Amino acid sequence: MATLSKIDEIRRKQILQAAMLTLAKTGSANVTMEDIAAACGLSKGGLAHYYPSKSELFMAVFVSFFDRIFERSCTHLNEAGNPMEKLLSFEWLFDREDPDCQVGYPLLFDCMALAVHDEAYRNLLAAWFSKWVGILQAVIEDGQTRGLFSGIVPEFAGRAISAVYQGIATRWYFAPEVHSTQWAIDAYRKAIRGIMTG
Amino acid sequence: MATLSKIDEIRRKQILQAAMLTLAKTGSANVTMEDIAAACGLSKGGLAHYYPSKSELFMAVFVSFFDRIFERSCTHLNEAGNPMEKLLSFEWLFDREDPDCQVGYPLLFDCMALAVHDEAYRNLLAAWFSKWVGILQAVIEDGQTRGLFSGIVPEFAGRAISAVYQGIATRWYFAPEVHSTQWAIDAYRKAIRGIMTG
Amino acid sequence: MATLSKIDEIRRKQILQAAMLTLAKTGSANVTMEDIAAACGLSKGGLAHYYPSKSELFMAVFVSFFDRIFERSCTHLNEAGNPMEKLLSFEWLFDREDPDCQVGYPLLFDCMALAVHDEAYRNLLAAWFSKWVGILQAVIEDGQTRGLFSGIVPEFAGRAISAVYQGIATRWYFAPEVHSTQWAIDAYRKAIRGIMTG
Amino acid sequence: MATLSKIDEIRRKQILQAAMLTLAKTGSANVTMEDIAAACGLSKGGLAHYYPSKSELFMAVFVSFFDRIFERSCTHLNEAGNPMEKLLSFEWLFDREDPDCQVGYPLLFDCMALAVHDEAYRNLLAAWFSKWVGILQAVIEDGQTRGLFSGIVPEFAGRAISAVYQGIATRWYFAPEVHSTQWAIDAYRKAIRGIMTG
DNA sequence: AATGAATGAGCCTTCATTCAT
DNA sequence: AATGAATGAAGGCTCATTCAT
Repeated sequence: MATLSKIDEIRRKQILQAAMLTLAKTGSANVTMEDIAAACGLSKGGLAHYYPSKSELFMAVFVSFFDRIFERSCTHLNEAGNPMEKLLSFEWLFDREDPDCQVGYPLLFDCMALAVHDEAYRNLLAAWFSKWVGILQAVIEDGQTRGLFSGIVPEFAGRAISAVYQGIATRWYFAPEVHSTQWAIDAYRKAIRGIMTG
Repeated sequence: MATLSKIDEIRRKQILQAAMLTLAKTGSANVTMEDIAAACGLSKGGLAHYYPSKSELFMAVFVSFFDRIFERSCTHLNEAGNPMEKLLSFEWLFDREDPDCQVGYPLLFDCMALAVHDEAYRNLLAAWFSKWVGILQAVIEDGQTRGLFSGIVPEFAGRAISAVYQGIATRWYFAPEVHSTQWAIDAYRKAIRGIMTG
Repeated sequence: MATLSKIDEIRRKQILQAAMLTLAKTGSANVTMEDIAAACGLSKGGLAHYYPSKSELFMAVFVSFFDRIFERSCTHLNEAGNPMEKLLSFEWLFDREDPDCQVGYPLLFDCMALAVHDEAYRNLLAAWFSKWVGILQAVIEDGQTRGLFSGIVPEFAGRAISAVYQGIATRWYFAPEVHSTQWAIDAYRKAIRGIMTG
Repeated sequence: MATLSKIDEIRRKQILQAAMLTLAKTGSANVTMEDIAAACGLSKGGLAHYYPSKSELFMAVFVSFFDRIFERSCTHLNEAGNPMEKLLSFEWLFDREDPDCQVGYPLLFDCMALAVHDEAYRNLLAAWFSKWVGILQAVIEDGQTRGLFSGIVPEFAGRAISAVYQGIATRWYFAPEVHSTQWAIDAYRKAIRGIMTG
């Protein structure tokens, strides 16, 4: 029973992974359970065995994907040296070749459109924003104990940085011909400078 | 004939207005032609008389709405006194009571989700971004002729300001409990300061 | 009033003519009242003024067309010299360039398909068949008064000739690459010879 | 898998059979997928599982029915003794009680009306005509090796016989009151005699 | 006489979900 | 655990017909 449960667990992760890619490729408005089942190498019924309802599966995909992105962001942040470098560590998300980025932006925009009309997604989004603000805030507070960022309100600034990153990333994602990665990085750094300067 | 054509024109505007509200309320993924027809006080067939296909109607709604927001932004900008005030004139969009704002954010997020998988929407979005960048750039260039914004590349900065506004607005919209309008304005101004300072 | 009625009459004939061509081109299963109205240079409502219902219009088209073909056949028959030549006068219908033929076969096959499930069309068809049999029978009887076609039952033979013509025409129409007009004429003549030989 | 596939095969045959009867009864212009589904004892969705589109189903019905008629004709032909009897073996089609005849004529006339405006049906019809001409031609050629049918061009005559049969059957089908089966058989034989006599 | 706006019924098709095997 | 047959609801679209002007 314990073993079966473990296999089940593994299977569900495999399904989430396949569903994630399919959802990113097709969009929640157009993807079908059969598309996802096919991507999993399963039949409709087989998929239903693990995720009986579409909305539950979608939610699980979004949750799981946001976790993944957040974890990778934490890793990047922890590897950065000083507080300002930590704030800039989010620039890893400006990478058009990174598979997670390729999947992540489609999922994020999909999730936001869902969030407009569905409270569960709105809560998911708000929680995710908060997590990011949390680590940013911690970095700022840590910096302040070292004499940096004087006059800055950590929560305010954390929210602002997170928001600014997303705004820049949106343009960089949707109109790549006129928003180079270099532009994104420059804009991000300048905006942060404005935010972090008393 | 000219009169009939005028009536037709008026009717189409009425339909677009009703469709806009309905689309904002329900979301493109779930709204039905019947919902929209009902909102127009028309039958399904009556709506089809003006907009035979769903996708055409949707596109017309998005185009028309983006035009409206842009026009209002231009008005606000023109009423502002000096260049910096013009850059700040976009703050009119941080108004939770404004009907256009209430409709606009849902439509924008809907449009972005569509744009991920549909080139027509991607182009619409890119064109709209460009229009905003255009007026921002013009303000900056105008400022530079007056000795302001020295060392700033207008296009770069225009894109950055527009992007930053959108990022902040996104948080302000989705998580209003923790992103006050005051926060949005402060964050916007600080980020702009960073961008506009050589 | 009498004048109006005359104009009305003319208008209805014009409509029938346009409807005939449209019906032949598109087929009764797919043609719309709007198609026909457009072909008449009328709006939907304008057409409805003369022919309020689709089925009535269709019936009128078929009736009118069958009359036309029958009249032309009579003309050809009357111009033929002796009885056997009269029997062969129907060969005018094997003409791929003749506009009435181009319209007639589509209408005929359409009418037959309708006749399978609609008694009115079945009656129309039966009446039309009878008219042809009638003139054929008359030719045969006339021949017999001149000592020709001895031992032949005029009605039997008239029906057979008419039927045979149609069978040959059907192949000639649907598979022109392998059923030349020469083939049609030869086959028709040989079959007739068999029928008209005691 | 092989078994499932077999079940699927059987189910599809059952569906084709039911669809055939329904199509013959109602006509392609008026029959609905729901009618057919009901005749199959299935829901709309259940039918769609096997035949996702109306046009595919229709084509499958016509193909399958034409095959059936052709096979039965071959059987009759093979059971006939000498070449002339083989040519007459097609008379089995003049049977108002035969279920295949009852279904076949409606389908044939339907198919012809479709063929006027749809190349796929035109091709189907042409291929079917060719098959019949093929077996007729073979009979004639066989007869000629036995000294019969001298001076006859087999292909020409095969096409003529097939055409003549169809013309006679059409009258026999649409106006039974005035075209008895006896008439049909007599007319067919006389026409053939004309065609097969040098 | 003519227009074309409007209706509303109807049809094909899609698809999440259920269930027997 | 997995399949895929089957359901049934729902949506987009078409179109004959009606009617106010």
